[in-house]
Amino acid sequence: MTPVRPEFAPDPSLSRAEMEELQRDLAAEALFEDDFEFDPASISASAGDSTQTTLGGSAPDESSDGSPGDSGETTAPIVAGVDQAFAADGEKAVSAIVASRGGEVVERVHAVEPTEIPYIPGLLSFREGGAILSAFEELSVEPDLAVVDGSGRIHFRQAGIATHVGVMLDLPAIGVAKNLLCGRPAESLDDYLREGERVPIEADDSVTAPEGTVIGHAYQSRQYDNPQKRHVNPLYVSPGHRVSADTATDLVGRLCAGYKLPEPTRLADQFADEVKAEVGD
DNA sequence: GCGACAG
DNA sequence: ATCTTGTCGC
Repeated sequence: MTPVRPEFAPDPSLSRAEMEELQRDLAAEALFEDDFEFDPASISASAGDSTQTTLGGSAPDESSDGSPGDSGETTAPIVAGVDQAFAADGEKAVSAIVASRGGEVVERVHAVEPTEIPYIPGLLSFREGGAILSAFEELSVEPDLAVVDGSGRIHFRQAGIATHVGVMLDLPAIGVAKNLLCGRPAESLDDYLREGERVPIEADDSVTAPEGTVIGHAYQSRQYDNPQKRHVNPLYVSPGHRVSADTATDLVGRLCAGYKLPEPTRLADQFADEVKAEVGD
């Protein structure tokens, strides 16, 4: 697919001030509310899975006629997992996208581009965004949702890489990061979170959003039985575009299948490594 | 100057 | 992100 908002292209030759201005303008176009057609309940990590982690011990609700697999499997949404990798001492940026529907891979595409600028916290889009957009150009199917590695709204100017990609393509997007860029957890994350738990990440004075605005969540996608001895760090999920913070985390929860990272991300991770190996590690 | 920082 | 063997635990 091609960007519908090319004016926001992450040009790495811009000055730092221009990059930040572009991010503020782009964030103004981002929608941090649900605005998509598919039913969130039709999102699953694998075919025929009802393997949802504890969300509060809700009662089983089968609002269907009982016919096998009627939870919208005929038109299950296509989710695009996006991940980056670098090769040749960081000289080349590899972007890999794996599109899947109900856990079934339907297409894999990639792009390799020379690295223009170094990694700068807050300006990741200008280092990896170009390669991601190039990879999306190669994608023939129309994804319903993109799961991008990195932050979305959890960003100084609410314009993380997931937001950048989502707005440019006008595609619902979610950012999934392994580390927190900014913002303040509503409660200490030092206390072990149990699988399925989420803690709001609020805007502090480093974020261009009203103080206290929930810009994402720390989400415990996986946890060991005895956290006292061994524990897993949570994921940091945030809206990229056309998704609310709550729904973004709900969707990521539905896309996880026993591992810390959601399946779309794992698939893209794996593919990125394959491409990197072929290109020249 | 101090602190803090996705991939 | 990347460099890397063994190793602890379920």
